[in-house]
Amino acid sequence: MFPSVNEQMDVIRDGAIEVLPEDELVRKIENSIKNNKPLNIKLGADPSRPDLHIGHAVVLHKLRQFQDLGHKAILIIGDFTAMIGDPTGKSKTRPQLTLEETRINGQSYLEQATIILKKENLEVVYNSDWLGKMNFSDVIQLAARYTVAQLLERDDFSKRFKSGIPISVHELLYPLAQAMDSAQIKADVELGGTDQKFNLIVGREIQKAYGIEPQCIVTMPLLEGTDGVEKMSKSLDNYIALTDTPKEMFGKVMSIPDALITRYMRYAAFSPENQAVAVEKGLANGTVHPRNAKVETAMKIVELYHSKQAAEAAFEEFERIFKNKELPDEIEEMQIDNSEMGLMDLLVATGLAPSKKEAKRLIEQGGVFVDQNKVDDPFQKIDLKSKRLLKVGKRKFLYVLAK
RNA sequence: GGGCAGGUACCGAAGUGGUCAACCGGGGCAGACUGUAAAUCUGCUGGGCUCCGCCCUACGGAGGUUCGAAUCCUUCCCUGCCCA
Repeated sequence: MFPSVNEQMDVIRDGAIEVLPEDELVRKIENSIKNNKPLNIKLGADPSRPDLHIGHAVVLHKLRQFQDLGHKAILIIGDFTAMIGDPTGKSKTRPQLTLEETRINGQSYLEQATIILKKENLEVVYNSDWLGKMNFSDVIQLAARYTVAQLLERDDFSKRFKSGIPISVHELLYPLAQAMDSAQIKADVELGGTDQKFNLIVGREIQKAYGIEPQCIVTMPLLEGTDGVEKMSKSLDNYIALTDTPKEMFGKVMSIPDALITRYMRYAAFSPENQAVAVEKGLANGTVHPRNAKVETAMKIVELYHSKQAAEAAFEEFERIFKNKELPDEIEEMQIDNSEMGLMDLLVATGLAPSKKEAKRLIEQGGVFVDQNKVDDPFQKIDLKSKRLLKVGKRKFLYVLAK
């Protein structure tokens, strides 16, 4: 029923940064095979930001691999923790979500996650089910199992502590809450990004403290965003959403710096390692053109979430717009109340510019075209009795017409 | 509770009475170039107008001093450090 231990370990190690402790995992798998019992594979989901991107896909993909090996994926929707509102980092006080909102977000998270996960061998649980029931003495008991020094070992805590950036007490409790989840569902393995390593290890300790066999941990790399520097995240707006259209996906992949091509091959396109290595070498010695490698990767990614046809269409359109500087095949059309408007006002009215000042700047910098002709006078009147084509920057196209 | 240091635009960070819509860096946007929405270079980066100039809003909040305040005073809120 289950593949052999070696086969399983190969799959698990593939693409992972760390698998620890390995020997313990081998033992767990051996037992699983012997008793014909799947392992519980845990992945925590943060429903405060329910828009999944291909950075999340790295770890979801790993979870899917476990499913394919016959193990049981347990997706924990962290509705309780999201409800408290994670104040980590510099972000302003995050609006506190109600339980209801986190449930709705959780649902949307789930819908997106199942683009990658299969529905068989999948259990979805909400951590408010147990964390919400703990009373203060339960919390104290939990907190007593860990020390401040241990918590401050966490890199971001110690950095913040040293540089005098506030750490609220409840933030210190976060790893413990997450660890509680592991104890609750008796996780055998927990997956996470490398940034989660600390939390995952705390899970082991807390499980032991509650008399449960500790989980093994598998950490996956954090995928850099399209800017090539920061990790992919919605708040930095450097992400490629799982639900992005083929065109957007393709374009965004094309905008990553060349240096990231092989990383995206491995962790976004999930290309086989030997291919990634081949491209790596080719790029280094000049036999592979970076643009072609990027195009291929972009197409693979689009294909993963859409289809081969969609990928080809996206590629063709990209060529058309950016290489041949032609028009996209579909351009939105908008109706305007006035039959004539100043260009600046028109840009604001159509939402192509957020303010008149901004519109003026765009025009003066030569970024605005009407019917393919550059217009540099912000006060130029545009006659809208017939359909006109607006182009702002390289990527925004819109037809406008008076009602 | 006491002492000290801080709170400036999306972020970081200058600025200590007028020349400040506020240096600089990052980010973002636009342009040039290209191999792409890569890289590099250049410009722009609060809003409105009767638009080569004028007006409004903005330097934690609220008051005040002054012809004039991000800059001085009062008070409140917030953060860090040290002491208790």
